[in-house]
Amino acid sequence: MKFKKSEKKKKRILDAAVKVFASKGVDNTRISDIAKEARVAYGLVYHYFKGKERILNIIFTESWNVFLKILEEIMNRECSFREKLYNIVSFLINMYISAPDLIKVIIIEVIHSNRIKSKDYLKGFMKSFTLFEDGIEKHVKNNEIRNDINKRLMTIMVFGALEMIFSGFALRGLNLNEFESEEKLKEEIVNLIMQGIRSE
Amino acid sequence: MKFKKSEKKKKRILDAAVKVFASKGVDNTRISDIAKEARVAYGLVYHYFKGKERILNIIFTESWNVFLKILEEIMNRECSFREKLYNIVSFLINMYISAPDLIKVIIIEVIHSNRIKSKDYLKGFMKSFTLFEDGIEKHVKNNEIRNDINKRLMTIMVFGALEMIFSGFALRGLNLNEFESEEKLKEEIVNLIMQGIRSE
Amino acid sequence: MKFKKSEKKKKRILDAAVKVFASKGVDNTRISDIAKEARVAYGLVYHYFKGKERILNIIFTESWNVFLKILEEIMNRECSFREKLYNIVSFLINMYISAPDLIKVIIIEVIHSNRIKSKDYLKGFMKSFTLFEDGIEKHVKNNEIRNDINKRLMTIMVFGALEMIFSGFALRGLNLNEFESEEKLKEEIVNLIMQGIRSE
Amino acid sequence: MKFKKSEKKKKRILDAAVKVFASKGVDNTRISDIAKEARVAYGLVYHYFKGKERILNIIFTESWNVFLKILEEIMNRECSFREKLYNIVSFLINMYISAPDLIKVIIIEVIHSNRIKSKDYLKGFMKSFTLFEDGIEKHVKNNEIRNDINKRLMTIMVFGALEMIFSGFALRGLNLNEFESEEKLKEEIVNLIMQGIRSE
DNA sequence: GATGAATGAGGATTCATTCAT
DNA sequence: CATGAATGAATCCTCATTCAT
Repeated sequence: MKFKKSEKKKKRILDAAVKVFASKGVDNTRISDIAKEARVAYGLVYHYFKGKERILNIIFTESWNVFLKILEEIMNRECSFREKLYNIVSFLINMYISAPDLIKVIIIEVIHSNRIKSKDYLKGFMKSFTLFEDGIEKHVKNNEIRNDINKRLMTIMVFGALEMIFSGFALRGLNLNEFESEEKLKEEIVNLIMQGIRSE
Repeated sequence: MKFKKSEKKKKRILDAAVKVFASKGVDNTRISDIAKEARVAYGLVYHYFKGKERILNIIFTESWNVFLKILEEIMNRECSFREKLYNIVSFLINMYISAPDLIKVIIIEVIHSNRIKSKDYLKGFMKSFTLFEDGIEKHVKNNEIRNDINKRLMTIMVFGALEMIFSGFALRGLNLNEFESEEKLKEEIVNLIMQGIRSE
Repeated sequence: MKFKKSEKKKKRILDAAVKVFASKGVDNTRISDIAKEARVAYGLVYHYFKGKERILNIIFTESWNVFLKILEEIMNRECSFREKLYNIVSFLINMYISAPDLIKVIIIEVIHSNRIKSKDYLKGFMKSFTLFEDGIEKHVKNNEIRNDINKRLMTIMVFGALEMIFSGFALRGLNLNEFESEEKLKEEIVNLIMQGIRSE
Repeated sequence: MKFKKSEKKKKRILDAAVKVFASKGVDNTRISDIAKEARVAYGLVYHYFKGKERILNIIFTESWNVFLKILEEIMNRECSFREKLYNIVSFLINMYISAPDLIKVIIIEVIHSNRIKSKDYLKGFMKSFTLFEDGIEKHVKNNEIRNDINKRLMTIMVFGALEMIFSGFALRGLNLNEFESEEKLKEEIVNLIMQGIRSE
């Protein structure tokens, strides 16, 4: 057995939390909602976790660390920036497809909530900005990216654009089917970021 | 007297709500927090409004309707798309400078919360997407904007980019001073949207 | 003018109170409900009355005193007991037809509520029992009524029977139309009380 | 152990509710009054029941269903109507003697309050009318009961007479000691219903 | 007299958290 | 480990009552 039975229940609680957090928001989630979803007694939630916020923290941190690792790895590859961008976009969209609730919790309940102000979250989040921002430099040098660009601003806008796409999926009924294909969507996103909207 | 005394207090409660909502989030705001901030008895809040959510609704709707009106007016002007974009960006940044708490409440507590799912909010929000999206068409026709663009996606990304800038200000300590000047910031935003990041 | 303008408003408030008390019960009636029904400011209710309970008290006492006077007068007539009974029943049914809400308030909110325990109400109510009870005596003497009867019990049962009829109208959808005619109804009530149900 | 400990506490809360409801009325009972009477934390009341009204509903329904069962059983016996009536009266009076608070709550807080309008209660209550009414038929046929009787009216009056007796006990200081004996009381009630008050 | 803005006590209700079993 | 009964702090919300206009 890969996990002890107890570890399995712990996992079940975390998964339940993601699901419930995504559907009603952390602030409107009661511990008992999580317990019910996980089919355990609510006392057990306290066995494993200190409380709601601690659960959220674990959910975010574990996932975000994975993302940071991937992001770092991508940025260190030897390839064009366009390719890197494509890979990042691709990773995120695939991620969303396989775990939409998780993405939603991360975006809505952490990144776009007051919680992001807390050191716990802010540091990790800003790390992604920095990784992206720093990775731009060499592509400016080799002339793939404009040299008059404000890297910070550009990073913010890219992340914002991506985030509005995901929150569109999660909150506003935006649907993958509206696009020709996943591939097409990924390409278009990359194009818009690389080339902007103007006709040349 | 411009307003009746009672109207003034109503206004004071709304203003207080914006301030408190911005600083601790709607879900963590007690009616008594609003009342304290407005220096009225909490009973008075109920005298004028049904409750917290109703207050939020009024705050959002009133402001958003102003934005929609401006947006529509801008999109109908006879000028280049770049100019329109500049005007929108400019309006929003000026708005943020003069009323950062209001913008924060609108973005964090409505647009990026589960509340946006409710008909009350979603309709108004999507209206802005539609106005922007529809305004693109003629600029595609006159060749200012690429004709292979996915207008919906582009709209989402533009709004997302802008929104991440504002939430950066509001939540993550991003500061206007990081940029040379407001004007410069506005120009760079427009440039990034129009031209993208690649070197030409 | 029979009433001063102010007296008229006072009356309007009382009438409104009867209506609202009847429809939602005294305990669930807010002063503002009465004021709204009377189309006056709720502050005015306090001008004229101390509060809800005082209003109820006035409503009950005024009407009940009328009933007591009639009852006394009827019991003092020189006629058969059957005739007296008929007149009482007739008076009450006519009363109900012309002012159902008033009857309902008196029965439900006073006679059949804990309020009847209070001296304010109990004395007046018991007076009617006594009047009826005392009036029986001479009819026992002249052999119209059984002499082995428990007058107190009989009084209770008669009033109870009548009261269940009225509460049937008021609460349980009993309808005058279920009976051939008002006259027939009155006759049947009197018959049941006089002769009981058995076949002779 | 006959009941689990938790079941015992649930029962204790219900019993406490009956007591408090009887003494101050449902509308003037605070949840905390019930909790105090039951010697539990008020939170526990919510653990088991949704609120005051739900408790009342359970109290009424459970008791009333017992009454309905008994009533049905009595009406189906092979005996005279007088005997049936005696058994019903007897059951109710015994019930009142052993659980006066319960009877009071049922009569005052349900049957004679606006609550009886709600489907929840009305259906059960009317069932008793129907059972009684329907049971009359065969006794009319075998000539024990007058055939010119309005069965509905007669049922209403009988229940009303009984109910005024119980509310007399509960609210107006009527006392069993006023009557020679319980047996005598039961007999007199039956007599009054069967024969009426007139001398023959 | 008449109004309704303003207040805050009172009580309902929720739910995180503890703890005995 | 696991359960869910039990607690009560925290907060919501209502509405009687006062009072300035």
